[in-house]
This record gives sequence, C-alpha cells and structure tokens, in this order.
Amino acid sequence: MERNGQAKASRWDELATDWCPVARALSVIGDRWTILIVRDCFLGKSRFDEFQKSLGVTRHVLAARLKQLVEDGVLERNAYSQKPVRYAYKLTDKGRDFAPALVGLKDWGKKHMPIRKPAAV
Amino acid sequence: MERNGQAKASRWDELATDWCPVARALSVIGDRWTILIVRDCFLGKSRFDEFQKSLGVTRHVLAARLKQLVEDGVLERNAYSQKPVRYAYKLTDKGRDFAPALVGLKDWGKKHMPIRKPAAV
DNA sequence: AATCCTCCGTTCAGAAAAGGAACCTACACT
DNA sequence: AGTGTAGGTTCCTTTTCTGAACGGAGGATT
Repeated sequence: MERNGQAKASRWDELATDWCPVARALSVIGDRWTILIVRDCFLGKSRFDEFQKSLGVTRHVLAARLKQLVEDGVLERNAYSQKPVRYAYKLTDKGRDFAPALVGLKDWGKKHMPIRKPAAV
Repeated sequence: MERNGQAKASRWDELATDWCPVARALSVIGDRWTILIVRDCFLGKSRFDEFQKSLGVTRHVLAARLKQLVEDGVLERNAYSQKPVRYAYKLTDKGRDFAPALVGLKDWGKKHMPIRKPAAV
C-alpha cells in the first residue's frame, strides 16, 4: 500500500516481475476479494456500497482493493453524479479481458464445489 | 486453520457455501500462494522443497497451504520413498481440472502484465 | 429548520495471518 | 563424527484483516 518513497518490496510485489505470466497476473488480482470485486463488476455492480453489501468484506479492505484495482488499470472510477458527488467503478478493457479466467474459475467451482448448505446452527 | 471443534466461521469459510461458483472456487484456491503451488504442480514440481525454492514462500505458510490443498482434494500426498521417507504432492483429477482457469490467468497475465525488470538498485 | 438517511469513505483497537530464522528428525554420504 | 538433504515445526516480530464507530456532503422527511 505504501507506494510512496521506496516501500519495502514484499514478496507480493516481486510477483509483478516474475517470469511466469500467471504469477504476474496474481500480483494484481491474486487476492480473494479482488477477484470477487471484479466478478461483481461483471454482474453489473459498480458502487462502493453495492460491493460492500454483496461481499460482506470490511469497508476498509474494500477501499484498499478498489484503489489498487484502479491503480492497476483494471477498473476506472468516475463520478456518475455531481450534485451529491457519487462514484462508479467500471471495468476497463483490461478488466473485461479477465472474463475468460473468471469463466475458468466458475466452471471449476461449478464442477468441483457443489453447493452446500451453510452449517446448521 | 482451526478445524477442530466449532472454529469461528470466517468470512472466508462462508464463501464455500456461496451461491456463486466463482466464490466457492475461491474458498479453496483463492489465495496467492495456493494458485502458484497448483501452477508448480502443473510444471512438474511435487516436493516440499521444490515448491519452497520456486515460490520463496515461507515454509510455515507452504506447509499450511499444502495441507489444505490435500484436505480439499486438489492434491494428494504419497510417500514416493520409504527408506528415507519422502513425500510427493500430486494433482488429483480435481486439481488437473483447474488447468483451464490457470490458462485463463496465464493469458491475461501475458497480455496485460508485460515483463518488467525488477526495480534497479 | 431540524432530523434522518444514503453514499463513500477513514480511523482505531484488537485479532489473525504472514514473514524470517532457527530448530528437529531421519537417513545417506564421506 | 561431521555434512548434507528432505520435510516439516516452533518461536517471535511485523503486517494485514476485522469489526465497529465516526465523518462529511448532500438529499429527503417531518
């Protein structure tokens, strides 16, 4: 998160320069919530509170992930209303290109992770 | 990690019962290292130290991820040598089925995350 | 006009996870 | 006896996440 000055390069940041394209991809979207945010974008969601309610992620983390996604060019943030200033996060071309990977995940989940009832209380 | 008794259901565990197959998939492989371990398996790696050297992940985390992957049926752990007892982690059918998703990630990384030189010192 | 509500965050303290390094067991080699 | 390899485990420190509260700006409600 500390992009100022010369923040310590975490093992994560190192992935961005890995020889393997999978690793480089993960350096951007290799986080649980990040992928789900992108999924929500494909499902038409675009606002902070929509993501928050849909995912149940803490607002803190959501804000950080959205910021990073914009920085990485996966999403763009524009004001869709000026009077009460409101922002919408939309997929860029780069973000939309993520569709095939998402489909891969979806198919795998569909096949190998059958729906289970939440543990009864 | 606390599978004993009734460990607190983290937001993560809840993903396993999500309506969305992508979320359910992520509940198993939605971790940076986990996906890279699976990638390494596709590249022919199978031993603890191979993963560790390849990924640079701490042994602590690697042990936890491998254990979870075996528990989730993505990998299986067999002794390939008895005299000095040595183990190999191999993809199961479930694990092999992850190939398309991995290819999706690879293609995206290849297209949108060009190789960059590590920051010069 | 005062209060409530929505949207988009930020801040803070405590809990959980990751990182780094050392340690351990078992066997083989020299 | 000492060194090396494989597969972990343990311990302590640092980082990140969670949960809940707070804030500000602009409607909408009463």
